[in-house]
Amino acid sequence: MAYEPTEHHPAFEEYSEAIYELAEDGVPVIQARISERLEVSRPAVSEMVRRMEREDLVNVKADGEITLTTDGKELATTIVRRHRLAECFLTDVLGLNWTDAHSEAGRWEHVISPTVEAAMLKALGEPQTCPHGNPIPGSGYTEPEDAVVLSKIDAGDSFTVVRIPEELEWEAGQLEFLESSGLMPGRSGVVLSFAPDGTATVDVGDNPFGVGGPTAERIVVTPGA
Amino acid sequence: MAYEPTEHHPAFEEYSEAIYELAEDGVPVIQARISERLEVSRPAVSEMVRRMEREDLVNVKADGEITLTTDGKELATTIVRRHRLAECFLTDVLGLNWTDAHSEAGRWEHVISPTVEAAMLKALGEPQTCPHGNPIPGSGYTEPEDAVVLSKIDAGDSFTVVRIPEELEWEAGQLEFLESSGLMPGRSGVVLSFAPDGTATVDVGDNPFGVGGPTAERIVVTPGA
DNA sequence: TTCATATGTTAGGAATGCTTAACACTTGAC
DNA sequence: GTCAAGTGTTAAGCATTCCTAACATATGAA
Repeated sequence: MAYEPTEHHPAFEEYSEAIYELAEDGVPVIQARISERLEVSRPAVSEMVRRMEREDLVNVKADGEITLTTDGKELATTIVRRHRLAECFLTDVLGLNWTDAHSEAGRWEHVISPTVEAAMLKALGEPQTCPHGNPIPGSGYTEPEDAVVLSKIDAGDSFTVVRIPEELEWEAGQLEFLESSGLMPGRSGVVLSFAPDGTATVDVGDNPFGVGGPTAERIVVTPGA
Repeated sequence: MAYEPTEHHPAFEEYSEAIYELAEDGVPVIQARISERLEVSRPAVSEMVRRMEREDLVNVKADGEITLTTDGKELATTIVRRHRLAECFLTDVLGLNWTDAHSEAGRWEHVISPTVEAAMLKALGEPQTCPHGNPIPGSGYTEPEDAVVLSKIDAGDSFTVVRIPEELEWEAGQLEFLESSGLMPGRSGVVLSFAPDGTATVDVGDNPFGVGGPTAERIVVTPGA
């Protein structure tokens, strides 16, 4: 590996992770998207991408699309793996809620060593996804083949939550809302109706509640209970 | 608190911690000692001390002695507390050895939030010291009144290990040696002899082994088994 | 076609935290 | 008393990572 994480440029780690997750969420990986996800200025991203290209962590295509090199992918999966493992650990072992676990893991991902990673993996029984259902790289997890986004479920049909994509985790209040509503991986529910603007009304056991269109288009579910 | 750790200047945290631990170890707190402990140049310390003075984290006496202000002490105890709590957690819950736990905790101390701190404290049953016996600030721990350094025990007398000061934890190989030798808090042994250079030969159950003079002058024990 | 929006880059600047080189001061040993 | 060792400071510089202002270019809609 060309880039040694022991030198820990936290920025390289953060950018690699963002690129990995944008691709995972199906968002076109261009500088503007990274700028939004990381909440830094476009010039900052421009400079950083140039430096990461120089360090052979990313390649920039002619149309501006950014892809991770082998080294970049290794760095990204390491960070994402540690992030999601930390989320498992923080919720399962230390009892944190989703929101706290997510923001905490955003710092932990940069300080976890291979030794601790291995110890956590063992302590948790080798989980395959984070608490929000996103796959832990290297765990061998594969998403169910019939997975679709919530907005694709017909009104009246039931569904089972598969995962809350990383994209939604960054929206303020989103994780709190989803966790307190019970819209979490493994839980089943029914789509009661769709409003013209795409808002879905769902019932997962307690009181029915509305899920905004953009959110419903991102939450991944399988049809059926 | 004037200094908000959310702004996390890792350097302020690191320097405050070093100052706190130097004082704890009975080492005169001057720039040269900080420079050695943190392995940074003297000009770097000079500049940092000036900045910490400006931020009202430390005071510098006329003779050059550095003391923590109220804010500085609050920051330092927070970091030291998190460091030692993390060490407990890493050894007890994740099964790391002393050496790994110490270096890992050196990074964890900067990313642990109050929420996680509280959760760890609860999960561990409110420990009063770190695995090396150093007090966790705020735990209410008080060292036994008859505590002395190992070199003060007479040859032939028994002793019980109280703590391995932070100073020794930074010496390469020291923690590995002490842990594998069984010279750890709570363990009892006998001082077999002293060499003219101060080296102590001790027996804590397995094979007798020698402890260098400077080390024996720092390890804190109580007389008796 | 023209104009607004989106995207990326250049230029200049700032904060943080470190380095080496050089110098000044104190203090204890001889 | 002198000299070496220890201590602190100034000066200049560098890497990292961000910022704003300004500009260039593309692209889609009216």
